[in-house]
Amino acid sequence: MNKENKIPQATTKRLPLYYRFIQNFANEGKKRISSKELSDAMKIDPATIRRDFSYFGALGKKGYGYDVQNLLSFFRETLDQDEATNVALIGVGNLGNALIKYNFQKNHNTRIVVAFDSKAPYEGTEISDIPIFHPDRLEEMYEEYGAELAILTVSSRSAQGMADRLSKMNAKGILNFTPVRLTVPESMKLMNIDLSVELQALIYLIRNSEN
Amino acid sequence: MNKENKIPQATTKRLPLYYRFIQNFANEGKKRISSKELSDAMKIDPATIRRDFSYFGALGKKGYGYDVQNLLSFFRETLDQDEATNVALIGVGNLGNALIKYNFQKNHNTRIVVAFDSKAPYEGTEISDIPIFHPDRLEEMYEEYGAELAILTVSSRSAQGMADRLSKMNAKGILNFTPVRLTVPESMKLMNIDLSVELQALIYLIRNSEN
DNA sequence: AATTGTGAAACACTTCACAGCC
DNA sequence: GGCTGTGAAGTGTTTCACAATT
Repeated sequence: MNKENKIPQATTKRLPLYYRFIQNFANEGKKRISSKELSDAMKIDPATIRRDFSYFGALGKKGYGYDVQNLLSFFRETLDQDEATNVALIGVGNLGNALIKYNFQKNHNTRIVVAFDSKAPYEGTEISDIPIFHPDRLEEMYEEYGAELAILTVSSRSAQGMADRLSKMNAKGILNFTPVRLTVPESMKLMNIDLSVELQALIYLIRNSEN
Repeated sequence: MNKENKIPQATTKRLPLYYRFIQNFANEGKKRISSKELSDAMKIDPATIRRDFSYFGALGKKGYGYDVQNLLSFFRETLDQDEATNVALIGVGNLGNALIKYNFQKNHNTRIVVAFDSKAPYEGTEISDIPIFHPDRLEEMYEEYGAELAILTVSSRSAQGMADRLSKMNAKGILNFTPVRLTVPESMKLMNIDLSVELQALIYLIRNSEN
């Protein structure tokens, strides 16, 4: 019903997950699906699923459920699965290397197209077919390869400096793997993944539960 | 004031971050710090910081702020930074490899002590001084190396099976990097990091913001 | 004078429960 | 009869605003 209402952050984070599970059901040849069935598979409360879907209008039919193909094409469109997104990777250390090799193969709509590392020669080199340039050429090559957003896997020292350069270039977003709390302009989207924080929080939970 | 009250999940996730920033201030030789100063550095509302700290009792002094050394030792104790935590890594593909090499160096209290991979020989091999065994020896070696929790970086196919074995062994927690939504017993703590989901959500935000 | 610790308000998110439609 | 879509209630989290304290 509300096409232009604000989608809650929590819902946004679940969208890719919905898409993945709907794909699975489609692959199994399922025609229709209820919020209860999705709930069992995803372990998300069925009311939450219905609420999430309802932000995008009436996707289902009362007394029936959801048409799998409908959902699939709706989410594909919504998550822009048709149009590939080009990603730049900044910092090819251990983690950066792993991400290049992983290269989000499962998602054919996102690709790391270019990488930067201070140890790379100016004229460039390659890992797994991905060109790697010296960071001096960031502005030039980011543009040239048509990157829309950057994955930041540099050292803490370089993180804010790189973020500043990215924001000057009007990069649209950063997926930040460094532990630094970056300052970026409003217009730039930022998502943080802090591996140590997650591990520490898990350890805290383990140590402070009764059992 | 409340020592045995329940700490909110949201607060728990911020604890490791607090510890890191307090360490920084201590290293700079700072003696006292206010919630406002921490707020500026961490970009967390000062009231949130005071509320978080208050769950652990009165750590500060009105009109003064917090004593840096006090905070530091309090958080070190609370996050068990004195006692090292031994971690097992299951699945040494691209990501697992990166995590072994990274090995959370910054946090000298957590160490990957043993790893498992189906391509490793039964008698074991090594990467960066970390022993790697065939998964057939998971139960045996998990125990032998005194692991308390596991990082799961296996394929989606193997994920739930490994989680089941870990739960049978009474592993205390799993840091799950696979996209699978694992089913584990109540007693086991689970933390999910799904790289594709984060990237997809970021792209969704970029594509659906007005600018 | 400065800054905490915390009731209370505000906001965000989840879940209940059921009217309405297929 | 089954299942959605959603008001309303419930739960969790953040922020305001200020009395209490050093």
